[in-house]
Amino acid sequence: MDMVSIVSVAKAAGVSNKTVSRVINGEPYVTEETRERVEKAIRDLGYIPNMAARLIRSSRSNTFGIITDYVSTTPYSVDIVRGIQDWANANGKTILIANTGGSSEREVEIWKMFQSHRIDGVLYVTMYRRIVDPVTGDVSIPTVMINCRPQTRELLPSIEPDDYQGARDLTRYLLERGHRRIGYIRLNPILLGAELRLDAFRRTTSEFGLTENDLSISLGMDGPVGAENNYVFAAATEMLKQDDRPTAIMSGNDEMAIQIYIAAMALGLRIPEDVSIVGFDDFRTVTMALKPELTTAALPYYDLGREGAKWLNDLIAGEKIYPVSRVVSCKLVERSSVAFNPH
Amino acid sequence: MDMVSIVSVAKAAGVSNKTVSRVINGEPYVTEETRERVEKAIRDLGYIPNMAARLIRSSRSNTFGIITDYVSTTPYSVDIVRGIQDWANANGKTILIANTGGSSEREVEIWKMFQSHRIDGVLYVTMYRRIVDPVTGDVSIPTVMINCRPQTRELLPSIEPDDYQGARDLTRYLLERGHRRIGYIRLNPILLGAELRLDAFRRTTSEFGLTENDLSISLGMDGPVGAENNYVFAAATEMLKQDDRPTAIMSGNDEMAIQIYIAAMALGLRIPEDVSIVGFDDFRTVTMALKPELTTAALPYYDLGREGAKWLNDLIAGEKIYPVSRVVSCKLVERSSVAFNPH
DNA sequence: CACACCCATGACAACGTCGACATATTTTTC
DNA sequence: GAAAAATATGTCGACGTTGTCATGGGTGTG
Repeated sequence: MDMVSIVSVAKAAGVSNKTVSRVINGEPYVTEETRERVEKAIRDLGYIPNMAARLIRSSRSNTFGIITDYVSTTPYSVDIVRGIQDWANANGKTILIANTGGSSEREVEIWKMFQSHRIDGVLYVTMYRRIVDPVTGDVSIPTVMINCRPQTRELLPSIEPDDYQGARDLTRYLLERGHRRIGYIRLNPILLGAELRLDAFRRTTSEFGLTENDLSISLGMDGPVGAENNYVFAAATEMLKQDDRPTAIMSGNDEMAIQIYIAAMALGLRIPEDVSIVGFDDFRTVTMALKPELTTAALPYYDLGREGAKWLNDLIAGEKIYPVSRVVSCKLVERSSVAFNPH
Repeated sequence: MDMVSIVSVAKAAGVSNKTVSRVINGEPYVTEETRERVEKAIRDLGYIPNMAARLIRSSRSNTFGIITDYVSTTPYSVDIVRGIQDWANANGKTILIANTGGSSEREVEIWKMFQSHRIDGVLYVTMYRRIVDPVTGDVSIPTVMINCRPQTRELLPSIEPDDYQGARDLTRYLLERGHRRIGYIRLNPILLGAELRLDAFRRTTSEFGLTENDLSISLGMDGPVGAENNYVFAAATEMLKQDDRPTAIMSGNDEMAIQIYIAAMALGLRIPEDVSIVGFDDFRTVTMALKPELTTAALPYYDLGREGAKWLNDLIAGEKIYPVSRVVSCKLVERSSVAFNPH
């Protein structure tokens, strides 16, 4: 049951344990011949290095901690974690994940737990884009914030999706296809992305010469996240019942687009011939399940994760991080829910 | 930068390091007075025990490893992870997660990594219910399989959802509400759940005296998971265009139900007045977004995770595990997508 | 051939913690 | 009031690894 250690390998290979250590870590000054003998012994005995012992000696755990509110227990931004893990795999880092579930006592505990494992750095990740101040329990460990940003600016490096650019591209996409009456069903205003997306929508339509009269904007949801009030179906229905109904509707996100589809169809409207619809997020369970498939702007979750991890690594290596807040662009994913509007 | 150790605490409190160790671990034989003095020193210095050192000494890592194909990087069965984490939190265990992404070389690496961290046990979790043989790289660590089962039966304890019972309950639910012509859109036959659900549907309808003529069964998807061919919309459309169309449709899962909704509405049918629809899984992003909200059978992911963790713990503690394969039932979640059928 | 130098290896201590054992102090028992 | 038992604290070494320094042999230099 007990594990073979470096000592047993050394004995088996007839060398000192330090030499075994050298082989394991690929250090120079080992003859090819001894190296082979040691490697054989390692294979024969099935030796696996003990990370704990290594850490205790060298005080470098090669471990990153991910602390999130709900990410890894919720279907939404999981791709952030995938991005981090892929980077970590490729670079020999171990990942420790913990979820606060929104509790700040829990958050303090987690920082303690992370410290007790002597992690090298923390990736602070939120489920949806927002402003938070990590409850570090007053520790200073290199930290990168992903999908969120600290209240007190300039404090911690952060990396976020570019909601504004995504919504702008989407709006342009509709405008370029001739739509001049456009509806917008707003995300829960609690969400940081909500304002940015709406803002981009307003400005871009106005740049194209549309006025408030050409726009039809309603609130889709509000209330606390996870227990929100849902007005989407009603809002979409009302919007589409107007005589001068919009020829295209932009949805705050993909999920809400489901209800817009249903509302449209219940009124006998065809998508995209009678109404074009675009979403936001590229939540694929939805975008691919809807028929016609939904054109949307993809939140760059995977990249956020990968870049965040890379960035954290630089930070740990002691590199100065200048641009304290970075933004990653959203890519427009063209599918088939938008038609040209012949006027 | 360097961490305070038990020695500095001992010095500060004017006791031996062993006494500090006793206080930390809540061992008896420490005066209330010394305990307080030590605790104060711990607080003042911000001392946090070093897990690595503890592990190296006591060779009990108190860590469970989760090895999954895609779970933590995919929106589907994340609740399994949540269940595990909640149990782990409550019981002072640390969790290490790694995803194979389907690669078996990677799987071998992960087992090695787990061993190098001297984890106490492994939870082997799959995204959808299936039969797999873990590629352990021929190690024997206590393992519990969640949402899957080994090919070579009786080898490892496993815990799975009861797809059969879930589908049976759902079918009964429809029958009890007077539906006598029922459609079924089949899951990808690759999935283990597909056969069980269909089987339950067939047997239960037959127990109620329906014949194959009353049933209308089509394939919704096939092909490799993640890149499947999708026939759902077409199948549903065709099914609902028949003169003696079914009054209720059972969907292989919730996601597919989106397309059934859209197909029904495109034909001008109202849900649930003209067609009732039920799903499977309770994938809430879908079930709650559809209007009317979808009645479905909830896959007990959270419980699977929690029970699996608890079970693994017993296993590690040396308890004999008798029932090698366990099953957890699916709960019917009644919402509003089913109406009574007046005949 | 004496010197410096590079290469290959080993001896040993140290990392932070806890278990085994030893010692000192107090309380109980008869 | 002495022996026995229970409580309180300390000393020391070990866990598995790697960093530091030492050693020994080989090679080249003048």
